[in-house]
Amino acid sequence: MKLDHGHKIYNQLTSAQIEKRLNDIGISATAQRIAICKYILCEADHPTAEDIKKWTDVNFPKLSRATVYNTLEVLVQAGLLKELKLPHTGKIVYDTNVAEHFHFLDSNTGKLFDVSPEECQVTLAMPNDISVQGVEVFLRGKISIK
Amino acid sequence: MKLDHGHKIYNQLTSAQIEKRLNDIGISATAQRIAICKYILCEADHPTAEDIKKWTDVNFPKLSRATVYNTLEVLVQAGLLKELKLPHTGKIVYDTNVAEHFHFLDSNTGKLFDVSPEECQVTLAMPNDISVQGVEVFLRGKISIK
DNA sequence: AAGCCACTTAGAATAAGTCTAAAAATAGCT
DNA sequence: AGCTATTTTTAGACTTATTCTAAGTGGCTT
Repeated sequence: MKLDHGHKIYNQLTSAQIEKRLNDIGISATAQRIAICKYILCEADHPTAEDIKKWTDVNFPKLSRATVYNTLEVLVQAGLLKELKLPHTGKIVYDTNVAEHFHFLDSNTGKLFDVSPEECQVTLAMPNDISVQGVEVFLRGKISIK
Repeated sequence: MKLDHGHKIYNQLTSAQIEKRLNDIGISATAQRIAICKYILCEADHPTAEDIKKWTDVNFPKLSRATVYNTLEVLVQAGLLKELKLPHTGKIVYDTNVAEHFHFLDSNTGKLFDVSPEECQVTLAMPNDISVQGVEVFLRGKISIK
């Protein structure tokens, strides 16, 4: 579980790089979409649609709420993002980590961390006639300060 | 995992029994609360607040939406119910099973089933400075028809 | 009987997300 | 380049679930 969220500062992408990534997955790279991706991929950490809207209000004025939602849908469909509904708030956040993983919520700070499948293993012993296709795990707890 | 939801037909409670249960946990048993409990404990299966409101509209007219929400809060506080926010819809449902357990969603029918800790075991290998206090598991899949 | 307090009521307010219809941008053809 | 079709974006209205508010009700207590 990576504790520092600052790693995104090493993840700066140019607009051209983002444009290429979008084109590669068959998404036409409009100015609005590039801006939103820049925020999601390089700055934000598990942002909500509202977080993104607030950022664009400052950094890309006139971009409408609908465009935020449309773009997020496009990105999720294309597999660039994963949508995650938080059990504690019911809010939807977007995750750039599209590999299989779970989540840990620090109840002190409200911060969300990714948990790898090595750190959290689920063993199922379900009846034969049940086929499980998806497993979501949400952990809550505290990080002790040393 | 209990597949039949019809077991609640064996769980009929009289108003007097519900009244006693409420009093036992320190909740004053008003007519509205008894009615709501009757539905939740004897008829419903993972109902939403709206399900309850619809039921009272028919069976206990004039009961207001706020009373539904207030009552649910009181019952959750008292430990008679567990609140559960569903990852797929984001809706809150109420569970009369207050023992530790997880959930399985049948993606064919949208029905929700309880999964016991024996059927689903979670093994954690988290860093030392993380203390996990709560584990939620949500499974999705299909039930094969024989 | 008067006052008190918990509970309930109807409806307004809020918040997150979706929808709509029109305008703007873009892409494809000739 | 010019014309047309398609895609994307926009502002704002709408929806849905939940919470809030302020007034009303009803049963105890003294």
